[in-house]
Amino acid sequence: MKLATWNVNSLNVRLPHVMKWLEENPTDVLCIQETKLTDDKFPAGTIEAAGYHVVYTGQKTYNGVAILSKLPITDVVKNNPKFEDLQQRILAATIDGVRVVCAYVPNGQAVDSDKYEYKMAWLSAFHDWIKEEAAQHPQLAVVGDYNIAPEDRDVHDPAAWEGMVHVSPKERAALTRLLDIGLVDAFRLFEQADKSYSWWDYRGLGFRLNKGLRIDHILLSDALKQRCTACVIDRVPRKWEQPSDHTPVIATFS
DNA sequence: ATGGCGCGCATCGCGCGA
Repeated sequence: MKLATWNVNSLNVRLPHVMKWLEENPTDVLCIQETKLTDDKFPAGTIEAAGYHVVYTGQKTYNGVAILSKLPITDVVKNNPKFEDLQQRILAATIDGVRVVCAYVPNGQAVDSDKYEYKMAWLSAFHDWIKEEAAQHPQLAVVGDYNIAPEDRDVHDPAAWEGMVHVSPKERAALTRLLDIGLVDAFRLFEQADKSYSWWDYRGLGFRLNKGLRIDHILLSDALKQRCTACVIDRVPRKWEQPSDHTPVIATFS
């Protein structure tokens, strides 16, 4: 079983990229963030025609998440029951006995902004809810765009980023607290190349100069960790024409 | 200190992302 997460930065623009990537990379479950589509405009037909079940929740212009799956999707939950939020950032579903949470964590904009306060409150409520999900579902994968680089080695220029949003101590502490529930960062279960990132700025030749951040993560419960045989970042779609600024992260399970 | 790039929405600049 292969499980992937990808922030597509508008599914309207990136649907061809997603379909091409799925053709070239057989994937059982794909979690998508930043669809930027209301549900009436979601391209469910195209996705279903490719052999996927799909669930989604979106809004105009911002946010929006979806889960694509070759196997049936059950017990779907939209948003965090513990956090009233008009922003569509969370989908949870059960697929083949695995509880999958697809999350688009708020960006936070700047540490002194209201959006950062919202990010921290969102993460606190997310922790409380995931703690319950973990208790109910031993096989749990919490994946998505976390907008947090866990460590300095996940940042192309830690000195320049010090204290900034995505790396601030409070954000990293919130991620650690989530891991303390009993989750692990699948990417770090395996040997990885230095300077591995999942996002690169569109500006200033960010990708070509590998000026990136690793902010998209696959977090696994212990039971799923035992089944995880690989976790990689696929940089290829970031090289395509008109790419998303994020690229997929993929975990393989026995 | 500012803007770089891309997207959506709305027009011919702006908010937002990271």
